[in-house]
Amino acid sequence: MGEPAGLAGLDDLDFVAIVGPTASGKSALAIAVAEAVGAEIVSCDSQYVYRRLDVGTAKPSAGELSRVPHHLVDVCEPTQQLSAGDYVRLADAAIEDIRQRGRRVVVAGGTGLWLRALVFGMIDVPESVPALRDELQREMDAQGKAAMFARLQAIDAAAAESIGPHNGVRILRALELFRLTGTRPSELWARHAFRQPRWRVRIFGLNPPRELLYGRIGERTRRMFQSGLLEEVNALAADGLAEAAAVKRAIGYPQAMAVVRGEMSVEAAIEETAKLSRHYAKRQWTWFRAEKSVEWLKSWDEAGALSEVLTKLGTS
RNA sequence: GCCCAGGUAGCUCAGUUGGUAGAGCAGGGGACUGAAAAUCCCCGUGUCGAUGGUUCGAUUCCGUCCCUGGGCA
Repeated sequence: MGEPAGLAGLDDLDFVAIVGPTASGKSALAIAVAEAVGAEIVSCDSQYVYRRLDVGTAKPSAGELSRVPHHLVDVCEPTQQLSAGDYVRLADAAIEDIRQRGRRVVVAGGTGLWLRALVFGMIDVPESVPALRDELQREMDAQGKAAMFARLQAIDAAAAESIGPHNGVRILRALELFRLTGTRPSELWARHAFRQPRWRVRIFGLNPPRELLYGRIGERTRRMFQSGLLEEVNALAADGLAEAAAVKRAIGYPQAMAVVRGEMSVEAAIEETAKLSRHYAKRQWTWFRAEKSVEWLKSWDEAGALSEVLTKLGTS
């Protein structure tokens, strides 16, 4: 009972989560924590789930993966799509399985929506129907974004207001949601509002100084291009996966692909990729900053952060 | 040494027929409910190289100087 009220110790938790921007060292910290408390790791990273996307996603190495069992890494093909809902179902199952075997759970990753969905659940709506989604997509292609936005405004002005007229992805989803449920999306969101936690958790945030992180992103990007990314991308292209959704979406892959095709210099690709990673890190900061339950760590080196986490959990 | 062309935001540059200036990129802030490494929104004052002069007023015109490219010797 040395912990302040509301801050549960390890034994009162379902899992501990470690979050942070890309290249902050959260994967390594998660492994260290897991080893220290006898835990297995459930990844919360929307790119680690894809097989064959290894070096460009900075996936933990085979050596690291063998030190501590990892779940939700390499669970689907780059051609497949894993939704936030799919993630929650898979992660739930993994967490239950691990706990049933008497081991602890560390959730680690930088995909903010997935973590939030895991902790609080998603709104309870029917699965997305691919045929409906395709139909809406075709309508948008034919009639334009503005027409779809006008349609959304007509059924749900509040949703339209918050999404904006240019955000095609979210306009389509909102339209789809309404078709599926007959309820205004903004109402569904307001009702749920990520209010009820489904698991007892504590979330620790790793937060290196920006300059340091940007430096690390630069070095890491260079290393990727120098050792393996281009070969990885070549192999993907050879198997007809150059256009796979996951490949086109993952930072660095389109750039590496352009190098392999002779359309971009390696230097330009490195620069472009590092820049996109910086932008991404910034978005992650924004997300996790807004997540009020994150307990930010003061240290950002692995040893310091590890002991800080263990102290907070009352295990040292 | 001489002749060109430049010196304007962190970078690349535009511009002001004289009324103290604006784009792209970089950077910063934000949103996010089954595509999330996705998708989208907002944010631009800087001795306009220095210094004299002309002028009510100069970053803009003129002189001198400094710096950077390129050319000629």
